[in-house]
Amino acid sequence: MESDKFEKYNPSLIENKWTVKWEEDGIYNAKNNVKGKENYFALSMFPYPSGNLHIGHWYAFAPADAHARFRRMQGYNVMHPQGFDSFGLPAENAAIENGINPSKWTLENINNFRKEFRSMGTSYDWSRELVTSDPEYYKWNQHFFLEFYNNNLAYRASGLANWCPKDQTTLANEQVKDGSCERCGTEVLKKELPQWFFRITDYAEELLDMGKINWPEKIKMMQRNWIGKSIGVTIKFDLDEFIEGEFIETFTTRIDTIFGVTFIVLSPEHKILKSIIQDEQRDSVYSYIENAARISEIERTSTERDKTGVFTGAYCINPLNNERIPIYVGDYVLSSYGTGAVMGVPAHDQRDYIFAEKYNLEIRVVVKPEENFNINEAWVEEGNLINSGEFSGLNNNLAKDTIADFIEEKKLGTRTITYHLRDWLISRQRYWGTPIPIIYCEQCGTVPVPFDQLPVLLPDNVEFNPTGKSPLTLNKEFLYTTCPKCGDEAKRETDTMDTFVDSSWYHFKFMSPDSKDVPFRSEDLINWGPIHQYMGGAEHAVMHLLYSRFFTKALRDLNYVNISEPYTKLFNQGMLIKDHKKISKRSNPLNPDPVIQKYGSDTLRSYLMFLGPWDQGGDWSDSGINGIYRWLNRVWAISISIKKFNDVGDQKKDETLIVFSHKTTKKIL
RNA sequence: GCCGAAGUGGCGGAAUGGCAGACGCGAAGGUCUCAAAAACCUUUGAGCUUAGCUCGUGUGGGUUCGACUCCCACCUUCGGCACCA
Repeated sequence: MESDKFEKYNPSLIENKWTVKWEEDGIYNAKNNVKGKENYFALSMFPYPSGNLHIGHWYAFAPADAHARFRRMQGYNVMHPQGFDSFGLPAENAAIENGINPSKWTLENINNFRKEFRSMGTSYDWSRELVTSDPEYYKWNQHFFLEFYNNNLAYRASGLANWCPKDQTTLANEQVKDGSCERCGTEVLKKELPQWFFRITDYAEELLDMGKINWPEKIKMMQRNWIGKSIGVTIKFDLDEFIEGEFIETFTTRIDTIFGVTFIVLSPEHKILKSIIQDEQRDSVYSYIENAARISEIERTSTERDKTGVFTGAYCINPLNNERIPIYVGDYVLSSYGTGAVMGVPAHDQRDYIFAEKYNLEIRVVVKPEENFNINEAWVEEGNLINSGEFSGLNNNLAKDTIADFIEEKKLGTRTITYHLRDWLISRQRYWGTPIPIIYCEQCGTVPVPFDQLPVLLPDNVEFNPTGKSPLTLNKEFLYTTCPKCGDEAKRETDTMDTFVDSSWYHFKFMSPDSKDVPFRSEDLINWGPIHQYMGGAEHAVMHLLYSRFFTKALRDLNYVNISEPYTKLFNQGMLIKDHKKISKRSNPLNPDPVIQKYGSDTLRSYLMFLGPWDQGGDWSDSGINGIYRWLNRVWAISISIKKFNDVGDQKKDETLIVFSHKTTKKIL
């Protein structure tokens, strides 16, 4: 031993010594190729630098680091990098509340995180570190945006968008949870605004194919549910009686029940609605529409709520049997799904049944239920068709195809696939994000910023006002520019990008950290891609993980990458619980610092690892950590005694061994 | 309502068809000490008529020589989705 100070287990002494040494020697800096070793890319979801690393970060990162070390011991050439997802609202809110510059605030936090990651004892390759708020990084966001724009994968559209009144910005559908903002919990409203979108729905079908990725079934299921594929038929109901040549399109997955349609319901926003309302119903329908607009989304989509509607006075024609069908308006029909119009088949759909009961509409059975079935609810099981013209007698499931064929043949409608997935709304009316590289010119219209003028820099010199409006809209230097096409005065887009854009391709940048002229070099992608093991929380199941898959596929189609899936294998850690409650910064905090001071980070790391299976989470117990500490002390004591034993010389060694062996034997006997 | 995961001592958990409760926490007793802390040793699922025996892995059935483990039904908890036509 160097000195007596190592006689007893002293974590801070050991840990400080080695973390400095690792850093100096760069032993965790991954080389692109090591002879005889297979490359292994182990990636943890990079953090938002929010202030301090709390215990939840430890539970996410320390076991992931242990995994990377394990792979190194197995002989892999491991890359385990770390970076910072440093754009986002907290920095901007800090600026508004405390007058701190967001970039300064962010950099301070990043420094703090770097320091704490080191004291965690992580084996990160810091030579590959990336920071998304760095122009060197976000210029590629802009580069990809332009590529998407040029290839019809990015577009601007006006429409009802999710609006968080607290964060003063629009949100993508995935970022609305139970009608509230996923970040701050404020109830989300609808607001009419022109917004930028990425055409993720073009990839809906491919995103559903998860056969080749080794992910938890749970996450795959959540993505499948989110994409929400429905196969059905869009069918036209004639409106000739009221407007010559017009019709209402409805989407249905139950075309087999087409002969049971006894009413049609339009969503209050349906574009044809206002032109078909009859004089007698004018007042009641208009007041219904106004009312519906006032009710919040959260209320309107609640399943608890009664189904309501009013008659429009108009009728349309069922093309299969030429019956005259009353048209209603009802707010349980969503304008954002399908065609915004539903054919009502009360006998075979529970919602339609309730609606029909309430408004005394005919309930016509067209699929024969079981003998003892009482018609006081919809019959949704299979059966043979009745009252269905030439299709009567067929099994209803088989009839779906027969009827669809008939409809397509007679040009009454078409087979259609509908998805729940919406295009990804990437516009944010915020400052601290990647500026969208678009210029609006009076003559030339929407003009993309030329590639060689990237990056469009986020201005540093900005003022924040308490209204929450983005300072970019008030910054003249940023706002006014010249049109790249005609040279006239023009205005810049002031929206910035959703931060999920940054995290959709960062894994590629880790592979090629120093490339300046291209986002990443193809030989680096071949060396490292796709990620062998990706580790992080399940809360990103339908946001980050879906966007990332979309981005990878889009970049593949634009010839930037040669893979279709970014993450071969995914692991979700569970949740760390304390006193039966989720540990959170606000309500149930647990600061790791005192623990590290008392026991050292190796104890904390080991404790978290031994809590139980990583994917199932675990219960934190203040006393439980003692056991691990005792164990590490014993490991230390044994290693010291071996060291001493080796120092005594061969003859003495033999004697000691014999004595020890006899002692042990006696003990066992 | 739909989809998914999980239910084992006082607690975290182990065992994937073969001695249930590894390992750890906590608790009790002991050693050391003037004393305490630390450390170390022993005990620790429940019950009984206690060298032993019986019961015991959410509940009820089943398969098997043998079930925490496989099958069926149900209950509870957690997570996700939810008027998706």
